[in-house]
Amino acid sequence: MGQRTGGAPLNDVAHELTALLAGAPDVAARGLVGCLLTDGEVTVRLTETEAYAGLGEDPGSHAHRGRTSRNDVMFGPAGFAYVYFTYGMHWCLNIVTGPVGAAAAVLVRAGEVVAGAPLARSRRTASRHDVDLARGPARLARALGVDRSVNGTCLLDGSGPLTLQPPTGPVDLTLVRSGPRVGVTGGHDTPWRFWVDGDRTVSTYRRHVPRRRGGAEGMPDTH
DNA sequence: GGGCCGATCAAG
DNA sequence: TTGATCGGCCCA
Repeated sequence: MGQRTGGAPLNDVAHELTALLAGAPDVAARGLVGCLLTDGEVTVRLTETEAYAGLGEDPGSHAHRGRTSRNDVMFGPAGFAYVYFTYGMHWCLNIVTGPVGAAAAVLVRAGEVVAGAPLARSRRTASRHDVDLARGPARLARALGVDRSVNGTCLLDGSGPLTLQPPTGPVDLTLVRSGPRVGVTGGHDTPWRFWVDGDRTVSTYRRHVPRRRGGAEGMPDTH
């Protein structure tokens, strides 16, 4: 990377979202940083993403154990929204990647609200600062009004409530860092989390806590 | 049918 | 650090 003469590396694949999403999930996740996601009124600039592979290869993936009614959308074509409910109260948004049947996806973890802040605030009354409006997967989903109804809708052709768009300007790839994923039990050594270095809207990284009986491990770890 | 756990968030 | 809160998935 970075083999480019004169100036910072630019994200030259961002203009082809379809091609980007058709590829490997980690490549897609990196390329999605800087992209825009809008529900028509609220627009979020993605600052943090996380890649998940499909069957077998990735213990952290919802599709790891095989196809179920919940993860069904993951097995479909790229560019569709896979929305899941977790912790009894939160919705999270994924973008399906790869060929049909691959069941790979990118979790959208955080972003900056760049338009429609008033509506985003009304959806996220708990956040005291605008920087927190979409700082975290569930917060971002909430800011965009994402719930179960968004699951299975297309993000590329305007047929659904959400639309994904390329970055408005060049993305400085030297600022896009990668590291271990959040809350994933297996394969945490895989650096499949991508974020904009120094961006205040990036969620704080927490090493996976093995649950109870933890002991020494499990100290929150800010990067 | 029962029980456990989670790709989280916000408050103490 | 912990409680909230419930659907999915495994096992019986």
